[in-house]
Amino acid sequence: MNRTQNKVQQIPESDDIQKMDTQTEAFRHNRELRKLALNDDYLELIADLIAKTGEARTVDIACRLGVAQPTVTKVIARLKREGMVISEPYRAIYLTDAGRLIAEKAKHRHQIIVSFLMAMGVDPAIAEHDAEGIEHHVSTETLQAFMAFLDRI
Amino acid sequence: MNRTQNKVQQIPESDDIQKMDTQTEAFRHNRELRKLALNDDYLELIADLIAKTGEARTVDIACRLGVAQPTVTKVIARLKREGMVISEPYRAIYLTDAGRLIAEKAKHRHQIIVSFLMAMGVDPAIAEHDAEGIEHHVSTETLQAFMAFLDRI
DNA sequence: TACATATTATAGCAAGGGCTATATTTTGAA
DNA sequence: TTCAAAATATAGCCCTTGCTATAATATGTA
Repeated sequence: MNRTQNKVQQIPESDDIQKMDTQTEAFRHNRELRKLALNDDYLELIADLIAKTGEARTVDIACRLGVAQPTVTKVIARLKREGMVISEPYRAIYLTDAGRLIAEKAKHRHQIIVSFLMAMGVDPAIAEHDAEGIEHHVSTETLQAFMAFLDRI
Repeated sequence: MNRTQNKVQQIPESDDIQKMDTQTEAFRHNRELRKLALNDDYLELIADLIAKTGEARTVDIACRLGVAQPTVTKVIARLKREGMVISEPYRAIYLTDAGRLIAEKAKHRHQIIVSFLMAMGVDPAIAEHDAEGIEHHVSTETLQAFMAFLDRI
């Protein structure tokens, strides 16, 4: 808990202290978001597979994400521990309410960002690609600014 | 290398195949970007510290990133292996040309995104925060679209 | 110079995502 | 119904980012 390296060596301007702390918080928060990004990817994809085929199978998730099947099994086990997902051995995977909520929010953000990037003149394929990465790092405020822009045009 | 799970189970429409492959590529690429994001953070911060104080010390990096000092030491060791950074035991850290290039590109992207988000009406502090996450996931094309927008207004 | 303090390095742990190889179970077709 | 093929689970590995505790080195000041 104690962080000895928090001692300030060369005394910075008070503005710099403020900036440092917010930047540190941003780093912390973004490290957290990078973890959650993987959850979003899985849950969004599971929701998509269920919508299209009625269920989400390990093999299909692995294929779509471009990872090996045991990797999926392991991540799903974690998502299960975290209450995002339901699954019985050798059976398909389904979402809990919590998981579905996250998936829906992620899809919503995704769609807005794709639309926004396209409105900015970005090629649809690239917009789709970039949105996949950006969607996990956009705050509610920024998302609203994007939506407001889409409304204005 | 072989990926047995690539066999397609239910034959999809040809459009869906195309979409699946691009989406899979996007996932792969974005997983890669998530790794590189940490490099960007370190290199950008090291460049900043060098610019301000003439050197980048482990303790300062740890403080700014909000992680423990041994974590920094370990990541720096990797960046050194990868030719991004130079350092002697118990001495400060400096950038190689390769590292400096990445830092400069990252800073450039960062600044454009902050300006862009602010132009979209996002609060400066939030813009700064979001840019920290978004900057690692924006393609050249999207960045150019942002710059074009900034020129237009 | 000597020594306390600050800084860096190292050891060792946990957790997570990635992989291959292989065992187990389901499933579908003969 | 039986049995091969497909799908899932498991074991076991690597690498990375985190952490704490502690050892080793640098640094500045008395």
